[in-house]
Amino acid sequence: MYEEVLYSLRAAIANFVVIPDEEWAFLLSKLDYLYFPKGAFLAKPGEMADCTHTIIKGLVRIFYADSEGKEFNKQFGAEHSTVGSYTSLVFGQPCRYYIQALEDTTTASCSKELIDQLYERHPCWERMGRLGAQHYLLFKEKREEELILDTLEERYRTFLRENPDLSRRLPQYHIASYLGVTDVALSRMRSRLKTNSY
Amino acid sequence: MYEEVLYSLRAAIANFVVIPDEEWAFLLSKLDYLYFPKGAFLAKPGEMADCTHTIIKGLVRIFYADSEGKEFNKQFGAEHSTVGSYTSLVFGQPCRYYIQALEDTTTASCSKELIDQLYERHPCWERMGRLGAQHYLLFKEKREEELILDTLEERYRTFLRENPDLSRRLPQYHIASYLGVTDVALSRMRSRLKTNSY
DNA sequence: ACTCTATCTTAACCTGTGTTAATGCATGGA
DNA sequence: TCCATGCATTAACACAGGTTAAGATAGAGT
Repeated sequence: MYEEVLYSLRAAIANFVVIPDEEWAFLLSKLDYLYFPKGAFLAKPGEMADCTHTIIKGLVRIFYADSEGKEFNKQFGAEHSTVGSYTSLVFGQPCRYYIQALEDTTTASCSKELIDQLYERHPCWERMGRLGAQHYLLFKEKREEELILDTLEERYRTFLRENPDLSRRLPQYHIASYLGVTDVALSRMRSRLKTNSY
Repeated sequence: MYEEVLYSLRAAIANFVVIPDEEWAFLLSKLDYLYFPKGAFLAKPGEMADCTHTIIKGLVRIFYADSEGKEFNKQFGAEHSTVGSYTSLVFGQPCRYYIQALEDTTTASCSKELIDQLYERHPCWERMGRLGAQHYLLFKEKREEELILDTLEERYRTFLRENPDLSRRLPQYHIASYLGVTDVALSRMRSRLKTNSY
């Protein structure tokens, strides 16, 4: 199963960067395969979270918690996604959010030491790092734009359209939190949708 | 004046990446120096915005506009800042926001062609691109966290503390828009501050 | 079949913000 | 000096969303 997911990842990456076979083999030989049961945390605020987790199987959420313990989902990650803390990875500072498994989750994880080693080994990794960061930036810009410009209804429709799989696997209150509202508000909006469409 | 700002930029960059003298000289020889009078646009939605602008002197804002024309500031850029559209630069897609000069502004601008040329010339540019994108990501994560977790009052205090210079150069309604509220709401909060502190 | 738990819905009330508009107050130009 | 302009403040009203709490529903486990 590991090979399957990692193989298709490499194919996706190949559209942007050429990774020589021996570099890929080196990476594969150094990855750690980790298992997190449902509910377990991959990272918590204050901890050092200096590795990336590429999800082989499972589902995680990344969320902030305010001083009263209220939680705000900022991102989900399912199969083929890579999650981690840039704060820890780039600056060596503690993570600022929680990463939690919502299903039993298996990851291929890559330590900061390994990442730095890759950067020195071959320029293809540097390029992959740049493109990865730039793509993530585009994702963040899109999300920021949606949160600012779109109504709750539009954001909800967009989420359903662009994440049909997540829509099925996530409870509604996690989606609500991701859209920036409470479960109650999302439920209200949904019932408005129904009555208006008749 | 150009040399001054660019020289101190190079010094700042040197903390992260070593740029050989001849590479730096090449870059300098290729930069375009542009002038935008107050109110002019460096980019608009729908246009291709495939160059970065490093601000030598002046002040710009980046903002979204919704379907009714309401505007939402998402970022400011003053001297030493670099602004641009990742959508255009990385994906060759049209820009999704406005970039507007709030003061008469001079920039050192770098075309997408030049950037791609740099990436092929020397690995130091690839690394600079990676670190630039990663640092910008950290900035975005911090802003996202503040918008989600902090009250308007906290966000306002943080902005004043971390941007004393901008606080003086910007009218209040531009700051309000950056903080995610209208000028009226910011003014209300400020008057609450005064009465509560006595 | 029954209970426990998680999820979703609905209602009532409250609060902060958007909206609109009027006012005050500088500053700069004619 | 006077007027126009830009900016900040304040008030009145409407409304979306937060909060709390009470049901409804469906599954899972016993």
